[in-house]
Amino acid sequence: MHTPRDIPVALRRNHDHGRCVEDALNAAQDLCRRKGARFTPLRRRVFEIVWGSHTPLGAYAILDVLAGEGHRPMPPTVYRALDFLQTHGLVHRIPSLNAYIGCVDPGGHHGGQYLICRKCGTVAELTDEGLGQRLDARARDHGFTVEAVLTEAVGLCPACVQDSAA
Amino acid sequence: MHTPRDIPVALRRNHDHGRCVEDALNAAQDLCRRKGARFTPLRRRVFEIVWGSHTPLGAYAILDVLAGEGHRPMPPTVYRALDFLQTHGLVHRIPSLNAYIGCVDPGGHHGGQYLICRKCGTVAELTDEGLGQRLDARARDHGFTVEAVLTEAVGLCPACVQDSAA
DNA sequence: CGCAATTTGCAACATTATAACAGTTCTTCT
DNA sequence: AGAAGAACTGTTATAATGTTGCAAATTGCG
Repeated sequence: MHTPRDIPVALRRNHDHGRCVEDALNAAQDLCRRKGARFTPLRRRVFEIVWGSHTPLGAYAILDVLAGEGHRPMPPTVYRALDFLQTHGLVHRIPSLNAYIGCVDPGGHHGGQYLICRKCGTVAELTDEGLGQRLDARARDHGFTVEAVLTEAVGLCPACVQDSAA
Repeated sequence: MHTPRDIPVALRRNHDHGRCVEDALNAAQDLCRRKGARFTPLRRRVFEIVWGSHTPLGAYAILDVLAGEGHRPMPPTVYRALDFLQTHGLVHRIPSLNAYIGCVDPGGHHGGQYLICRKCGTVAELTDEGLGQRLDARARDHGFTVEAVLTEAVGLCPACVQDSAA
C-alpha cells in the first residue's frame, strides 16, 4: 500500500487518487475472478465511476456520467450493475443519501461505519470490528440475530471542522 | 411503567399496546408543552398512527390511513408532520426502509440502534450509549466530529428465529 | 380587534427505484 | 464448430418516495 493503512482513504491528504482507484480496480477484478463472478465492462466502468468520487454518487449521477460518454443507458442498467457490486461487497449504499460509495475492504467485514460530512459530503469508512461485536451481543441479549449492520454518523470532516473554526 | 424497562417495546410479549401508545402520546404532549411546540391534531394523529404499528410505516402508508378516515391530505402535509415529529425526537426515520417509527425515549439520547427483522418487519430500538461513545472516539481519532449516529441492524427477531428453527 | 407567525391545503413536479419482456453475449457441453 | 442454456444488457413503462411554491386558514399576542 502506498499510504498508511489505518487512515480512512477519504481523509488522507494529497493521496494519489488515480493510483488509489487503480488499486481498487485490481482488487475488485481479483475478487471477481476468485469468485467466478463476471466483472464486465459496464460493471467495471460503474465501479470506476463510484470509486472516482470520494463523495457518494446517486444512481442517476452515475447515469449522467455514462450519458456524457455516449453510452446513455437506462436506469435498470445502472441499478443492476450496482446490485452486482453490492452483492460482492465492492460498493456500499448509504441509505440516508440514496447514494453509493466504494468499499475500501472488499471481501472483508460486514458492518462498516460511515462518517458523513454534512458540509462537503465526504464519506469515510471505518471498520471497527469491536463495535459490531458489541451490537451483536446486545442484540443477542434480546434474542435477536444480526446478519448485517450499517452505521451512519453525520458530522464534520477534519477539513470542514477547521473551516468552521476559522 | 407497566412493563420491564430494559426490554425493547417491540419485543415484549403480550404487552398492552393501546396503553403503550397512550403513554407515548402523553409523553409527547408533555414534551411539546415544555418546549413550546404545538402538538396539533394532525401531528398528534400522525404520531398515533406511527406509534400504533411496531413495524415502520412509510409516509404513503400513513397517508392511506388518513385517507381512510375521510381526511385525505396531500403528501406534503404528512411529510411536514413527520418533519416536526423527527425534529422533536418523537419519531425516527429508518433510511433503509424509507419508513418511520416511534421513538421509545423522546427527548433523550442521540444515536439509537435499530434491530430490523427481515422476515416480519418488526423493529426494536436499543440505546446503548457505549456504542455511541466508542464510535465518537474512533471518529475523533481521525479528526471527525460526530453530531448524529444511526445504526441499522438487519436480522431475525426472536419469534422469527424460532420459526426458522422449526 | 388586527397584525404577524405558524400551520395546513393544494397543484404540480422532481427524484429514486422497479417490473416486465426482448435481445444479446457468454459459457459449456457434445 | 454448433446448439442449448445461463447470464447479462437494452428498452419501455411505471411505481414509490419526496419536494417546491404559493394560497388559505388558524393561532398567538399586543
